[in-house]
Amino acid sequence: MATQRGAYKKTAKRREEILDAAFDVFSRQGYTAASVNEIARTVGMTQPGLLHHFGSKLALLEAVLERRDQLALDILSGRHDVEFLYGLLEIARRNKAVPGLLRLYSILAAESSTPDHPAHAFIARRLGNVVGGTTRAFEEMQARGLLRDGVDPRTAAIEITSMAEGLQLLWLQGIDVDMEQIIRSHFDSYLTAPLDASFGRLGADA
Amino acid sequence: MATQRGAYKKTAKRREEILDAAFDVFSRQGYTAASVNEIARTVGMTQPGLLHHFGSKLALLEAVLERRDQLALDILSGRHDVEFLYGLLEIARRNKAVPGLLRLYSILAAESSTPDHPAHAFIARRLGNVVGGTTRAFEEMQARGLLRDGVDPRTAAIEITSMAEGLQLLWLQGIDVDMEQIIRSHFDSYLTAPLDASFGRLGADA
DNA sequence: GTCTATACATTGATAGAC
DNA sequence: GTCTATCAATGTATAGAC
Repeated sequence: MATQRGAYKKTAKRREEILDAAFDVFSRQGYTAASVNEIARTVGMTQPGLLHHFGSKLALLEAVLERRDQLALDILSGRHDVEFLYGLLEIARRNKAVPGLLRLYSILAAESSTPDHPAHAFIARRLGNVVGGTTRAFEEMQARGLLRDGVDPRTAAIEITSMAEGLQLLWLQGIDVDMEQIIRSHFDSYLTAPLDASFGRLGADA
Repeated sequence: MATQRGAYKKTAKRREEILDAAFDVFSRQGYTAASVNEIARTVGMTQPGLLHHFGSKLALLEAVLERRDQLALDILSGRHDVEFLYGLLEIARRNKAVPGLLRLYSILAAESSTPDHPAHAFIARRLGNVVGGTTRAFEEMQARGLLRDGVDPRTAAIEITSMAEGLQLLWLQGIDVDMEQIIRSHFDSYLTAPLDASFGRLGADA
């Protein structure tokens, strides 16, 4: 039993190393162009040795995405209303420090837009969740009278989401943009009172 | 001479056929994942037969992009000020009828974000041109007092460009968005008078 | 101008030894 | 758990016949 736990520990650690390397390669090349072999070499393994842990290239990608999504899910889970928007801003702020993650999602989002791409379902669901969650947050705010007249929650959610996606793209292409600031100011354009005010208050609480 | 012209004509036609097929395949798979062989089969040729016309896969892509960009360039060339914005809207409207073109640029924009990608320079330049052109248009409008207070031309240009790119992405993922309408309403949020008014006037002139 | 043939690399995945 | 060996595909590009 002690031996088994030891083996488990080692395997788990190996998996983490592989996931790190896979993230690195996928984030630079996307899914299609990335090769399992290159990932394997990065961790000092052979390609069959690596696939032993994950079975297939697609399973490997899914494991990578799942682990990386966990942080964002943690930030957003249980949040509603204005706090959900804060969560989005926080994610945008953190993402700036992880360009690879942005690149991975951007490439995946584009290359998986044809329905036969292996990651299509995953990405479509994820994008739907973002738009859906943001829509719900805006609806909650509308119910509390925080939205300006004529602002449609779903339209606002789509606008914010696309702007965020597009800003990532521009930023990855080397264009200098302040993602968080732009999104924040756009939030304000939907609201009766600017986000900054309440944010400062909340920040003081924390 | 007559024979030469005939041969020329035939070759030119062949090139057009190839470009059509190449556009079709690239637009569904991006650059990396697309194969010259599949393009060749589409036009009923062999792969070496096709490469005879273009030399390399990259040259083929560049020829495709060049031809497809021509329409957009024609629409925008010589336009300034408000008319440049009309041009952008017109392009957005037309693009809706050519989903493949959107997909091609979206995939390319993402997969070419690493500097070593073959199409990186092309896409970066193109994106820079769009942002630059839009910035200039906003500056001209600002000089004529058409922009609301506090609207920065370059920021506005970046916002519009990213939203357009992001909307394309959402739309390709199957989310229902009215690209032209959303962009139009965002134009208005920068202006002292809504775009529709002048557009109706210009439309009546034409 | 298009073909066949081919060179040469690289891919994901599997079989089986250790 | 990791390796070597190998598979069958597929990739771009080139050489040379016709």
